[in-house]
Amino acid sequence: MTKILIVDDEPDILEFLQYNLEKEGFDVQTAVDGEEGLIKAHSKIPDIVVLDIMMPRMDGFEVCKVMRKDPKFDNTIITFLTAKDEDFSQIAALDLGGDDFITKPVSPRVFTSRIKALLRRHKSTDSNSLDQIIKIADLLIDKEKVMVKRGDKKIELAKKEFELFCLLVEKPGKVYTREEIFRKVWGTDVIVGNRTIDVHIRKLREKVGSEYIKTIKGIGYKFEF
Amino acid sequence: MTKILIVDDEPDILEFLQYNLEKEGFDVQTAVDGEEGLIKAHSKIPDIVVLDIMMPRMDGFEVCKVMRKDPKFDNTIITFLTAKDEDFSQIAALDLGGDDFITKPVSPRVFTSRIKALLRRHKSTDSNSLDQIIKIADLLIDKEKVMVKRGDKKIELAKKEFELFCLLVEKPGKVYTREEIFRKVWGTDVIVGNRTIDVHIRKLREKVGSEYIKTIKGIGYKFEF
DNA sequence: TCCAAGATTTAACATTGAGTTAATAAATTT
DNA sequence: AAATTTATTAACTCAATGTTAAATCTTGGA
Repeated sequence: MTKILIVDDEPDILEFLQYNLEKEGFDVQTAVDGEEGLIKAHSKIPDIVVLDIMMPRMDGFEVCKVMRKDPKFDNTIITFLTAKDEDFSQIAALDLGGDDFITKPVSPRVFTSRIKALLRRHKSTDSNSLDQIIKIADLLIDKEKVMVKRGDKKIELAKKEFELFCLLVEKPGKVYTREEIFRKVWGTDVIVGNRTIDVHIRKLREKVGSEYIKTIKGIGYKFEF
Repeated sequence: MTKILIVDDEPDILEFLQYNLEKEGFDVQTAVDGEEGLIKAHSKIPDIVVLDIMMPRMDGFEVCKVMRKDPKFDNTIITFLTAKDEDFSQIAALDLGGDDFITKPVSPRVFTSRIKALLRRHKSTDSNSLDQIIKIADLLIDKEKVMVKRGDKKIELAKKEFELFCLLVEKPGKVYTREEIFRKVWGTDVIVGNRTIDVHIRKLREKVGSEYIKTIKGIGYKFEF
């Protein structure tokens, strides 16, 4: 589910936006100032942050600046909220690494469609850079060709196998819990029995090599070489 | 060095984009209207032109039209800049020979990555499409004559079949999703039933040889030899 | 304009294999 | 050793794809 963090010091606005976004199926967090916003952003990395500019303690620009320095938020979209008559230079805001600008007051329809447009755009520019080839150990993973090679030998993986393998390979050493794997490979709206992952892991080990995929009992799986 | 020409009537935007692109190592020229843009384009042939659509004297569409008639700019990428709420049809712009569309406001991150993506894409298709004759395995594809030969035997392909075959052949190994195939062969504004691709694939296999076109179930098709 | 031939799409039905489940065995923890 | 978690195997299911033929759309010529 898409996670959104809204940071604004006016409780009315917060409630209003939260209500409308949740109605659209987003996972919404809120914060009333910049510092709280940063803390919440760290605890649950949001896909989009909506930042009011004028806030007590730490303003939106500051929050943006801090977040843009942290690689954790490389894939997080930052958008600013500002009153129409505030004469902040949009350029200054975008220069700080912001992705968009929304002026208050804003209707729920416009706001959510704006958010959705940002997600679409982000996804499409993202997928342009997807054409990467991962080389690790004696493996080569080509996402465009949906192909894995070990040494010179081509390995044919089915869709789910490939997705699962990519997930593990992209962060070697990271232990993925079963829940995490379900969320990222199967998605939140599909429910499958809990032996499904084991079977897929088994096939991967069979095809790719069992030495690469390690079980952490009671927790999950990881790719290691 | 990659040469970029930005044409926009708002000095703020010009400065903003110029600053960010130069920071990334591009050679940036600017112009404040279409006529000036054309003059500058002629004096130093740019690799990419970024055209605002709404401009005094000569709008972006006009500039694009003129440039696309001039073989000097055959290798120049043209991309349009437009405010989000301007309701210009993207399709109309791309019809004129534009290569992409960027909506304002845009963050520096998104903008430069977009430009880089365009350069990547252009470079990769360039080398492939330069010679209209593709030879691969025992196949010969002549785009100009719309003809395919296998060994010495001519193979007659209908238009759609040929387009589909070219798409797959131009990137051997790449898996094209059904959506991708629809977009690139049928276009975004045509809606056809979902068995249409299968039927075309079937005919291609029948005519060209089923060993070349492989199904990746749940994903799409690829050419392989 | 009409017609005919070919190209393209639709529709109906067949086939397949990826993904899932279920049952049982093995490993690990308590 | 009982309980819990994971591995293995094989069978099953259904959505995705293959196939075929008929319907519809295009095109070019008379």
